[in-house]
Amino acid sequence: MTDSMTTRPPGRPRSERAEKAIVDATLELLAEETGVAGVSIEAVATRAGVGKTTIYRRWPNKEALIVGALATAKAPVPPPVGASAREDLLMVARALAAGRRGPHGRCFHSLLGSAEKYPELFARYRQDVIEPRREMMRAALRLGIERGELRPDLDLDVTLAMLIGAFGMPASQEALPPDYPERVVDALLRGIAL
Amino acid sequence: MTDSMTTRPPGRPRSERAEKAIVDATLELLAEETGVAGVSIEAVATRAGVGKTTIYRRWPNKEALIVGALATAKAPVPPPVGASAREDLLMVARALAAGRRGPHGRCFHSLLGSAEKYPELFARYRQDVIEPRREMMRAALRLGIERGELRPDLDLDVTLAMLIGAFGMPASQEALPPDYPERVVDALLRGIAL
Amino acid sequence: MTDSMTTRPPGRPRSERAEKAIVDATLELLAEETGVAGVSIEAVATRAGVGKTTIYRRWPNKEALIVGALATAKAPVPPPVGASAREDLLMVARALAAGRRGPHGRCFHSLLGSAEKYPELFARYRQDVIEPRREMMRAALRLGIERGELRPDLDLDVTLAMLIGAFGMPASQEALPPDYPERVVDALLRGIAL
Amino acid sequence: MTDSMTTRPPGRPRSERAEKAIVDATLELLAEETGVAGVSIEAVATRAGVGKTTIYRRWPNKEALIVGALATAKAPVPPPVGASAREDLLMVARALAAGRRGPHGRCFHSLLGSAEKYPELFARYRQDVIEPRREMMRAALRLGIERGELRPDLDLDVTLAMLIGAFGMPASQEALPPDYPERVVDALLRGIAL
DNA sequence: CTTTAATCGAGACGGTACGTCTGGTCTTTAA
DNA sequence: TTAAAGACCAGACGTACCGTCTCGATTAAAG
Repeated sequence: MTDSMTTRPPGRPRSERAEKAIVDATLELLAEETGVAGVSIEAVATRAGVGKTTIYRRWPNKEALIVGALATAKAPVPPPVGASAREDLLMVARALAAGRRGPHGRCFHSLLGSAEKYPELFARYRQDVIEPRREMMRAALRLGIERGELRPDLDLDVTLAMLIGAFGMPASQEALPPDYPERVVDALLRGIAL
Repeated sequence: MTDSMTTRPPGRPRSERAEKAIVDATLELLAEETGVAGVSIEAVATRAGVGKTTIYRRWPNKEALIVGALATAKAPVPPPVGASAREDLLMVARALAAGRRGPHGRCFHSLLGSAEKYPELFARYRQDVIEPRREMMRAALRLGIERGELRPDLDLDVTLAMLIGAFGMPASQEALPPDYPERVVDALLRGIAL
Repeated sequence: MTDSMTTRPPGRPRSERAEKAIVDATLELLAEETGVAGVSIEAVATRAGVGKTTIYRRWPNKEALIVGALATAKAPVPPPVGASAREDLLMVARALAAGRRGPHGRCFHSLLGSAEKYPELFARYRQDVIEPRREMMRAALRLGIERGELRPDLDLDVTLAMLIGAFGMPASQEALPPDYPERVVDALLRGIAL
Repeated sequence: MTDSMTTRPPGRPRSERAEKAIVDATLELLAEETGVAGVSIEAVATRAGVGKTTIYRRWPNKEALIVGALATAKAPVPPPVGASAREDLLMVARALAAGRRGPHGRCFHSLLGSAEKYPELFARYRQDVIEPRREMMRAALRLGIERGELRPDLDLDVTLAMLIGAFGMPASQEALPPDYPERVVDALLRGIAL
């Protein structure tokens, strides 16, 4: 019953508008520029229409800002509910193909490049953003096994790695052909041995 | 007159020691630091024990230096000569697993992160370093088809992407289990459908 | 009808405690820190235990605050009651020499420097602080004329300017020799022409 | 051996062009803007087309830059060659009255205000700019004594202080009446005692 | 006793400028 | 001609204050 938990601190409360604008600007720059090094506090402040002080009041330095912004950006992951394992996997594959161009895709490579210098930054990104997506895909594979559509002795981690990797690696630049997701899912399902 | 081709240019000859030190320092920094942006001419000069001028006399700018350094580092690609398609693919897979930790593995992610800002740098890296390796793997797959060990309707590009991607994506940091290459090759060969 | 001039405006009246604390803190900082530059509104607010708003409600900016604080501190001006004109002028000269080191003397030049930016502030400082002192000195001169000790055709303004200026200009830093006031008064009285 | 003193230090020499551009930009801003407060290092750098580093390499801070720029601008001091002591003093007085409005006059009080914070800077300004002028005036007084026009027991320093101070103090703002120089010189010559 | 209105403290806001640092390029002298 | 040193322009860094703007809490007078 004590109101201690709802007690406001004195002074003007921090602006949520400003906070959101800062986070958004950070993510945009992270996606547009060359990795973490390409994000400058001054650019963030300008784009967010915010004073530098307002950023430094919340995060002590650039690294902390980026970590915070990425943690905020974790989108909710939709569950797999297709009619068949192939359907589910195709949905996943199409999402991966689409994501290559979105802000996350851009951020991802930037962060990969910066991972060595800012390890905890990347670790946190993986935990908050990557893992939930992987878990969703894992769920799709498990569902396929339960339905009797996929091998019960399936190597989940490896399958996941191949599925995701097929979209991350091949070039990182040029557009994928529209049937690429199908081709990946089919190759994955059938195998390549005669 | 016969020595016209061996005529030394006037003045002090360029130091080969300096050149090698510069290239080595560049590759080290590329592996250690945050992508291309983390490699600064000043850092290279300091680490190589060389004046900045000495670098700029040889390469016109940072980008050219990095391209040149990487081109120097491209190792010769061994041909596939295993007893079977599985053997060949395993060799490839093991090479990929091993390469993850080497300087190339480190450089690769750095370059991926910087690809957007320095497109021709990445294009050249792909042409000089990546493509030869991919071509070698493609050859292994073609050999398997000829031998009747792999499906003739194999989707080469997708298979390659899955194979390579399986080693590039999963984590980018932690060590892979020692049997990971086998697991990847087996999953690839068998497929996952029941 | 009679209370119309004493009618209080609605709302909470301004705190005299706060006003005094602000003025005191300002004068303390002026004395402790590096002149006007060392006085910041934020420091004043902190030391006075007062919100910045409470300061800005009373003075429009930093210079106004300092001027106001100094105006508050204006000491009462003693009347000239010496036995002779020379005595009176000497007293004045000694007061000027002594004042060079006090808080007013320390701030005077800074205020002069700010005068360009905030003319009416300086005007007010002159009216409230400088002019009364000048008037006192003028009175001393007039008394001397009445007594027949000084020329009746004396140029009051110029004499005043020379007397005061002799203490303001010469160096602004180093201590004056102890007999300086006498020398000034004597030179002023005698003139320099042979 | 003669060139031992002219041995250049290694490295690129400092650009005289840059130095001049900086000083010019500073003086321009001083004249255009609101005194010293209107001069910012960043504005100077922009107007001079120069990096901030190039400024800070030469002057440690803003005040030093302004002092230095003014010192550069010191006009040559004309010698006293009037027909009489009164003529010489009048010339000096008129120069003082005129100088009140020039860039030096406008900055002088601001610099006095900064003197507390950067004593050696002001010392240098005094040495380079003020002292030569004082010396010139002293010479005029000595010449008057030699000619038998001024008292031989004249108190030079005090006379100088009164003369100069009469123009610095009285108001710092409003224009002086045109006959002010005459009045000052006459009061100085005659003295005020009956 | 309640309303109303201006005050209080605290502190966040968008800015400007500071003085420092690092980066890629240019310009010297000495070897 | 080369190596080394160091200056050049540019611009981000993190800090300090500026003068303004909310807040919730307070203090009187008026209803």
